[in-house]
Amino acid sequence: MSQKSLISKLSRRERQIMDVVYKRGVVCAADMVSELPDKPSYSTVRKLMSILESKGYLYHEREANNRYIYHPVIPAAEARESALAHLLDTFFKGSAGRAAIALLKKSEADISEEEKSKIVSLIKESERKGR
Amino acid sequence: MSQKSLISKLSRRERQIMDVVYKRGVVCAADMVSELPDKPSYSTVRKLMSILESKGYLYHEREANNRYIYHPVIPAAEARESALAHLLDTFFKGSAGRAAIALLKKSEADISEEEKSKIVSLIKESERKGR
DNA sequence: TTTTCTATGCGAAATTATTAACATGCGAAT
DNA sequence: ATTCGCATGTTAATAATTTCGCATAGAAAA
Repeated sequence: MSQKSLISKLSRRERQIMDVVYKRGVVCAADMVSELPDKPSYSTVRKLMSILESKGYLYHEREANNRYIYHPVIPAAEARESALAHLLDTFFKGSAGRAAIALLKKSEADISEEEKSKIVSLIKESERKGR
Repeated sequence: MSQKSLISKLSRRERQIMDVVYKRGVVCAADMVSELPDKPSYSTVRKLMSILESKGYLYHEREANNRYIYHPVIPAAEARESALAHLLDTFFKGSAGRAAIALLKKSEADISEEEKSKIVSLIKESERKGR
């Protein structure tokens, strides 16, 4: 529920910023600048991040050099779940199975052996439970 | 690339609308109203959809009753791919495997037998190619 | 201590998004 | 033909976002 509202409540720039935050885990304003489309100024980015902080989506700590380092308030795992749920709902009729198939079909999928066996064992496990 | 720019260029309301369009495939303004958070007025929704049309994201046809019925310009399959790619990039270090595993682990996954065997066969297929 | 360098905080302008009232047009029913 | 109902187009005000310059503060170097 949190990401449903997150995704739908954020403005364009705010969303771009949160995406980078989740991609990198943690980030300072200076690093954010170059990650954003149309590269806004450092000042602009700081302002946006402080707005996100005041809205409760980010918090910061001070680094040794006095710089602010920002973290997401909603943990990555939770945001990821919600983003997945939203994607399923929008593009896969809510079906995890359809989505998984689409992923595996991607030509660039490049899934490791380890991942493959994990996937197979998850399937087997669910078959056991399912019957 | 199209969705990367789509996702990152759209405003909040525009994105909400495009999500609904992709979820439903096709939609008229009247139906859109009730799908949006905070239920804007019919007039507002029509305006927004006409903006999306002028920006090249939607086009419309006339229904028998003279109503406009809107379609996405970027086909669902393409938008889906891009949305997936963006999600992988943001939350799964670009790895389709990690994402697939996360999907299968979802407790509400509820994957059909047919899907399961499809998944397994896709895995097997990739093993064949991979070696 | 004074300067300098690098950080953040603040304020306000410029742009963009959002909203909805009102106008208009078209077809069907009277 | 006129009216009514329902559709879209237009316009303009309001609200929110986005932008960045300038002020300020603190730590380190001189």
